[in-house]
Amino acid sequence: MKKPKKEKNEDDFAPALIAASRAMVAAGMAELIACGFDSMTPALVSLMPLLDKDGVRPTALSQQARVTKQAIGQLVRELEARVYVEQLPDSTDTRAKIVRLTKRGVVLQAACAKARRKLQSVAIAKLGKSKVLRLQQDLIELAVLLEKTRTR
Amino acid sequence: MKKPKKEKNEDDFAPALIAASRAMVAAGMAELIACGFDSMTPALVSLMPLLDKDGVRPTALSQQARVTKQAIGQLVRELEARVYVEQLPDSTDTRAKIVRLTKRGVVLQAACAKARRKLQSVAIAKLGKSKVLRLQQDLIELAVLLEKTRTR
DNA sequence: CTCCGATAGTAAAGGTTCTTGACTATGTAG
DNA sequence: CTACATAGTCAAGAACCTTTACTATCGGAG
Repeated sequence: MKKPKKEKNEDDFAPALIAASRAMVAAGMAELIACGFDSMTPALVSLMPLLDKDGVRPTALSQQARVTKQAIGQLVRELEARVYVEQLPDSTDTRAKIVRLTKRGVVLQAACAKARRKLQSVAIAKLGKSKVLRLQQDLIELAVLLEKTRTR
Repeated sequence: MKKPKKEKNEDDFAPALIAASRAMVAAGMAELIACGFDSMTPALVSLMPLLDKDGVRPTALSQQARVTKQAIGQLVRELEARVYVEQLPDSTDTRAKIVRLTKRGVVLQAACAKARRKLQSVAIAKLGKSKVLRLQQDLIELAVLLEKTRTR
């Protein structure tokens, strides 16, 4: 008998993290829908903070979002179909494109930022501001660390 | 000009949480593959801590995992195809099934637990034990809170 | 200038995870 | 016995992302 008494927690860190992440995504989407933005998906929303009225390269997006260029290509097409972004040729490089927020897109981006802030304020109300900010910083460090550790 | 200076962070809590969660999943899968368990997927792995040598009801799994019964049904079928679980009729209820770990499944479960513990130890090495445990608790509270808040 | 490797992007196909909607069969309370 | 809830299933499809393979352009070495 390795564990005669059940030791409550033990190694439930990863499950907790994943559950919190999912809950966060669901809450964020609900928030956004409540603001009138239906037809959005989590992946599309996740791109909004990376976009810009001045335009960004798809490749830059793919690096920041840590997904393939193809994945970004698909998401950008979806955003374009919903008229939240437009794609233009990059005048400095014939191969490249520039993805730029439309006016509609700027409005959406603001709504996304507002939703994120609201969720953060919910967390702060529960856990306290300093704790949440520390938590945020710890999560970032943890993500960086885990990517390095990746048992290569 | 609402924000003349860029205030570094602001509302990056949700993105940080999601990124950390993804990194955790990726690291966990890499760990498991390194232990010789290929052919697993994140969703299947996430079910392992909920399973049991004595057997559990699919419905119970679906409640704990917070997904539909159909989703559990699919995942259990996959685990069964890989011979990590077997399904038996529940003698106390003709409608119900019992999902039970096979010997192979018990071994896998142990490997999953080990991988989770390893990742947790990585986090502890970076952030400190008390901090990680507090983080874990905070994440659980946060998830509960967010599910209640869901802007109904 | 030409050639070549690196970079930007695209196309197609498929894997994984999960949901909705519709349905069957059994249990249970009144 | 009827009525409703519960256990589980099937089918279809949405969402997200990857791999493989490809085209076109860029930019430097010679």
